[in-house]
Amino acid sequence: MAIIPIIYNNVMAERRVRVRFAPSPTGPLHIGGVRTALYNYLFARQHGGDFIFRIEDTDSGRFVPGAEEYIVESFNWLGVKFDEGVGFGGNHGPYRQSERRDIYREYVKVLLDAGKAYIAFDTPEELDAKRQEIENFQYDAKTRGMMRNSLTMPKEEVDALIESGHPYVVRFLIEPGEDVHVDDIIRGDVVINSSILDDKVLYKSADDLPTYHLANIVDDHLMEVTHVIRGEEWLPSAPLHVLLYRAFGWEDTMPRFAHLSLLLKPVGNGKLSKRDGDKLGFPVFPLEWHDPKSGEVSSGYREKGYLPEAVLNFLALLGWNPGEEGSEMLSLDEMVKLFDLSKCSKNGAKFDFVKAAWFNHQYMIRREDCEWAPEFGKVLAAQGIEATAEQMTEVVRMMKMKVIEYVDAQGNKKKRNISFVSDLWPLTRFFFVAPTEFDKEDKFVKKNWKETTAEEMKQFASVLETVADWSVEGMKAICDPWVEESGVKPWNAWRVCLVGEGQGPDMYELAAFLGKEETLRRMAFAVEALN
RNA sequence: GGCGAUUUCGUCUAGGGGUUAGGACACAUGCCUCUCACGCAUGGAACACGGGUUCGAUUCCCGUAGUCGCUACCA
Repeated sequence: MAIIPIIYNNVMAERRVRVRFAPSPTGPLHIGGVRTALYNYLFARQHGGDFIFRIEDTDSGRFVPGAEEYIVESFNWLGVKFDEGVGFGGNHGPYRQSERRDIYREYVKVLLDAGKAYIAFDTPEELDAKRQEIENFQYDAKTRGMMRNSLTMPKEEVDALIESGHPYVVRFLIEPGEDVHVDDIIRGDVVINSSILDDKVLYKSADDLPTYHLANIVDDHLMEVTHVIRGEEWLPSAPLHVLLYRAFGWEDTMPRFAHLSLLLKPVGNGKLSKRDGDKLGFPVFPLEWHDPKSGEVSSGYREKGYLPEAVLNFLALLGWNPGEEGSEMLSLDEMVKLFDLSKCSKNGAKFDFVKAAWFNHQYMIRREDCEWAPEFGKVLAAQGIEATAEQMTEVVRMMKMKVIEYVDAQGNKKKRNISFVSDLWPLTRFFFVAPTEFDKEDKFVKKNWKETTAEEMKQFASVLETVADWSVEGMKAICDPWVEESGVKPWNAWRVCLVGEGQGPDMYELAAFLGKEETLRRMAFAVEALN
């Protein structure tokens, strides 16, 4: 276990590195969230620290059933492991915020007793009315005096209201006119004046739950979190968090902050959204998600045929770069070694799904052939085909780096590398199913099937008939001399016979896989069909 | 509107007061080859704009513009 020194306000303190990923279970995990979690994970591993999984379910109104399970399954698939938290144990629990009400109540009281927070009775409707009435209304030092709260009302009335169960909120009392500094690992010193901050709601009596801000600070403190690595959307409220640490007297152990830039949509402007994925045909979620309310299905990386290590590699490099030239192929272990928060880019990164496909392709062709059986087996099974592990290994060996034709968003026919597990079927179909028809207009067929070809194929077939040892070597021994002698180059036409189009592996290898009988049968059929 | 962040090839980025501004993806061409790919080689392609500071600025400072985020009893 490594312990690195951490500097807090110029005081050196030795603390074990502890970071957390704390999603809210309000839907499927966004791919940007996956990246945030990954960076936390890399940082924790690099420093031999702990990676905590916390559920921030303080908004009872937005809870979505199944979301928490979805998040856990996503990280399972990706191979990102937590050390403690919901479902992982640990002695800083409970890790689900809805189970920590007693704790938050206690700390709300601390702030109230210290006069650093106050009780407010203004209803959402009243607040809306104020916003209508006053331009740029903000609940702060300038306006709190005209609102219904414990600062403006007599104590007896406040107590009576609370006693009667009247709903209220607790607001943080912000002293105006102070420059609050946030020391950010990525962005340096960020200064915001406290006057522009509003008296944030910390706690709602209606559901007896804190808001994000309070729960976050209390939990991070109690769970001894040393570094808060989160999205840039939190930067504007970071000064509020600093002020909260100060109000509690926890400044000396306040975590260091690192605010990550956001993931942007691939084309045009704006943040990456679910709609972009639908429109451009790439997933924005790790796993397929079935919305329990609308029944809507959103595609996932796993179901699209991505490999988890490719998703991780691609995501890691969106906003971080080790700065070395050469290969960008990085294993999780290598990323752990090289990762550096201070080298994370400050500007948002457009999501480039073409490069994501490239990464996947690279991981596809680097995988050991024999490791494909589980995924490939599923693809084949979906087509009603059974194959042995040996057959699948053999097919993958021959095919895994081939191309596939596809139609892009503009309707253009294009070719691309085999990039996804789901590409395996269209590319390997002919291994298992013989061509039943031929497209005579196909460029490859047209070019390689001439007047004399049928006759040549018949001759070639009769040569193949004589092959006793039906292996690549056995065929070569008989056929190569014949090719030399006759001057006939049979390969492309032979490919038409066995595959039906201009793709596939080495012809001898394919023939060896199909067997003598099937090879000759396909040749006879093609000669018949193409005449 | 206010506040904050940000701006290097089409995209992800490296770099940094004097560089032929580097790499990866994508694109194009060539080589290899029984197809397609893989691989290899080559090529086109960028410092948002305007002022300073300086012998010299893409790099430092100040503006402007664009972009992103926040501005809830959401996280």
